[in-house]
Amino acid sequence: MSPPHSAKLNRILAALPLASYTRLLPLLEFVPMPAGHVIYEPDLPIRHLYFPTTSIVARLYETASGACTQTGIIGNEGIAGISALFGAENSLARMVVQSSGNAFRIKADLLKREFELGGELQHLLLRFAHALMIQTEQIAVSNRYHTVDQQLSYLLLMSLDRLPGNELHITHEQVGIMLGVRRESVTVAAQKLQTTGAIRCRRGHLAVVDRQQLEASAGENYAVVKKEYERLLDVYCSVAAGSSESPTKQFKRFFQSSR
Amino acid sequence: MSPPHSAKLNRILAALPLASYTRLLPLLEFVPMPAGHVIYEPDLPIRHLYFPTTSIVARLYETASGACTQTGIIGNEGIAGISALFGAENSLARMVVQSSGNAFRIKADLLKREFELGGELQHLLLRFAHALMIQTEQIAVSNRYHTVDQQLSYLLLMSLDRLPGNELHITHEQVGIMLGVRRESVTVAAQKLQTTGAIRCRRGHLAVVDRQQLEASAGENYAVVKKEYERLLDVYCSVAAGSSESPTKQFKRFFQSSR
DNA sequence: CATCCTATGTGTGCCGCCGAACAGAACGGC
DNA sequence: GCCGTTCTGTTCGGCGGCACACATAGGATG
Repeated sequence: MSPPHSAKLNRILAALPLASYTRLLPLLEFVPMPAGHVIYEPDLPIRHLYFPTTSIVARLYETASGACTQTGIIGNEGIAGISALFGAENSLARMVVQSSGNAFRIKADLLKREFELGGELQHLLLRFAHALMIQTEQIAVSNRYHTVDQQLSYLLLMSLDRLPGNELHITHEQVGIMLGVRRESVTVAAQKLQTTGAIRCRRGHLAVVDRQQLEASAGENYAVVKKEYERLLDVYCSVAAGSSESPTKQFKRFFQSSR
Repeated sequence: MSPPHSAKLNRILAALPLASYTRLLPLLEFVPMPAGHVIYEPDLPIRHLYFPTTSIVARLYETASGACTQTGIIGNEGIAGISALFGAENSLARMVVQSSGNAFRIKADLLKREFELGGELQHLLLRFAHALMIQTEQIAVSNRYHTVDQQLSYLLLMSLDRLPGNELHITHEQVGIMLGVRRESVTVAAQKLQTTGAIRCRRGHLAVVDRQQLEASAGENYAVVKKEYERLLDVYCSVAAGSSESPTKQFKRFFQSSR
């Protein structure tokens, strides 16, 4: 396995061909990501892009009246701030560290230059952008049709796929902000999931007990996105396999075993 | 002005430098787009990409239970099927012609080859992808927080920005499908907008009378997306200006005068 | 150990949308 | 001009989530 501070803990970086990886490595800066830290603010320029390794970042879209919804969640399978590569001047969303950990960041213009060379890096990033788009669409559907229970299940599953262990360090209030519902609604939903035995909560903690039940309760909601992300990891693996030895395969097993 | 069958009616094509435009032109196929025609079906491969000229295409995301929401709307400012360029195997959404007209289509692999050359075409397409992403996020927020009135206003405005005239040829039922609400809810919302004098409806037609009122009723919902699309058009113009003579400026004026 | 603060559990009334059922109204073909 | 089809307007009960109010319970801190 890679050492805990290795850039290869991020799957995109791990999947890069040796040439671009070595070109990128000196440009990467290791940064701790404390929970709650805001990495992008609406209407401010994107200076760095972040490759999370052990942290999770949530993309929140906020209205003028302060109402808020999560539109995506990014862990070590992706990159935060990709819109900078697409020619966006400023961030339109707020991005917050949802679960503390580490990341590698890189100056936006440097990565953009590398991105415009084309090649595998571009491939990987575009493929990831597509998965992110699917995630957002799924959330749009979810916001219309699904109950709070279902959305809570989805959030837990997506988060725990990107973390070791089966416990999430988060309060009902914070979950409410992400889902765009009241704290009380989260409490009620959590209760329901608890009585069926899917999860267990303590003050500030949510632990998954029965993952199968949780997946059932999330419904196709989660299944669609999961499938898309598995395809994404397959792409990462095949790219890596075509270049150098592939440490990515191990990651993939890790990711899948954490189901 | 361009002749009615010119590929330059699509703003992306119009913004291309002469070199790539002439390279692309022989690959383009002029196709009529009758309302209701389905251009992509979930889980089927994307064979062609479509540059709408006078038509409008809606991106619909459908759940297993048949529930459905629009996640984006594409007119002559964009392209349909862009996920094929991002490495997606199949379409995940259904895309339907919302308003009849014409388009130019191109085989997916051909455009992909051109896309991977980098250059202005890539720039333009990525910039558009970003705008589309914003649109989807906005809809996600809308689906959580906004009333049917607001969403109807938004839909009308977005559609009419992409059409000449001030009238939309669509039934309440169809609007309901796009918004993911019942037909009756659309009727009620339309009534409200009608009593304030913002719109007027006839059987199968919705006409905007007072655009200002409609924008007020749509709220920031529309304003955010509109702003992003105006930025997008600015990019198109500046690209075109840097290459050859720019007929795009005229389009932009047309787009803005139709507000 | 007492205290405070934050997080969680519960109840009530309200509002918007849904589901279903039905009445009228406009168009389009014959 | 007639008739059937399609589109639109209206009703009523029900439910999920909201706003607000309050009660309790962990867990830190002194």
